[in-house]
Amino acid sequence: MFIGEYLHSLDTKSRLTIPAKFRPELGVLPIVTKGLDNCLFLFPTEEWNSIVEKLKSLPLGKPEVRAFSRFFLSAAAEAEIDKQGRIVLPTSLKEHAGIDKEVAVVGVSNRIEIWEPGKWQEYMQSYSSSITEIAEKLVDLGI
Amino acid sequence: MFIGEYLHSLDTKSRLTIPAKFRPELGVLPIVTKGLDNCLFLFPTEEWNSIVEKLKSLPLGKPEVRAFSRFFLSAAAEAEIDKQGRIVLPTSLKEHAGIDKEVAVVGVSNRIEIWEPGKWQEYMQSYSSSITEIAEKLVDLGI
DNA sequence: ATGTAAATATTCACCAATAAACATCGAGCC
DNA sequence: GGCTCGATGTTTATTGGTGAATATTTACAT
Repeated sequence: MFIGEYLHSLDTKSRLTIPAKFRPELGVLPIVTKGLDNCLFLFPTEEWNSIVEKLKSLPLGKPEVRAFSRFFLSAAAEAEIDKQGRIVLPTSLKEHAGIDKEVAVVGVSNRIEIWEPGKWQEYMQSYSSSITEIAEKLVDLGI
Repeated sequence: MFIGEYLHSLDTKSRLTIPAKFRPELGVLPIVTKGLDNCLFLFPTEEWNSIVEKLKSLPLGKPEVRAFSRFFLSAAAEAEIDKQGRIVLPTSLKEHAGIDKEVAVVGVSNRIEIWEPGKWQEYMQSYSSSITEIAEKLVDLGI
């Protein structure tokens, strides 16, 4: 399970050092693609495969299914991890996420998310009020 | 069951010695994360797992649920207890709780809470005068 | 009260992770 | 052939995490 938040920087060649804590579970050939809310998703190979399988099982007749599959699959790229633990971020994905030099790398259970730090902070703040509400509800449920 | 209150200090590397009374029940790989009221939560592995299970059972379609997962998981960190009974407090969590050098470590049944001592004192004082009224409300809840 | 052991605080030293700079290689172009 | 550019690989310095040793305090038993 991926958890935690790390602030890393890209080198001049758009390479990102993956946090060492994530590497063992991520494997050597993860997949990076566009994510929701203007971030990037990074999956271990097996996780990626199971998601693609689920997509295949959806009815191709529905326009939304076709749209989402195209969004998700056309943007995907193999992100081989080199000996120093780095991956290259393709330019198109950098643009989608608004990434320049710094990124926030976030573990969210079965995936890793890559955010432009400002957007990440903004996103968290925009939900901060509802988060306390949800947290209180969860506490009521016995957590 | 965790009970009691301890005042401990961090070393220069942000390490906190866990009260010896807590260690046997806490296990060697607890999870620390953001808590409510500007404190930190420290859970034994099993407690953490059951909370994550409850989170997974929530409907993923709702944006607030996604936001809460991100909030809860990104703030979490494995807090491995070393041979001397210490854990490292990540900088982001220290900031969330306003912790500098001293902390109050508090046992609350199935979890441990970590407070900045001033906030802890303030919190207890703010409720101490009305504790009899609160107790009456609890009576309504069946206690 | 005093000695003993356990728990906690503090300091130092070392190693791994990261950032940044630099080097190498190959493909395409002039 | 020589040049440029992009991709990939290597090296080094710095930072931060990790471990060990010692000092100090506290708790307990005699």
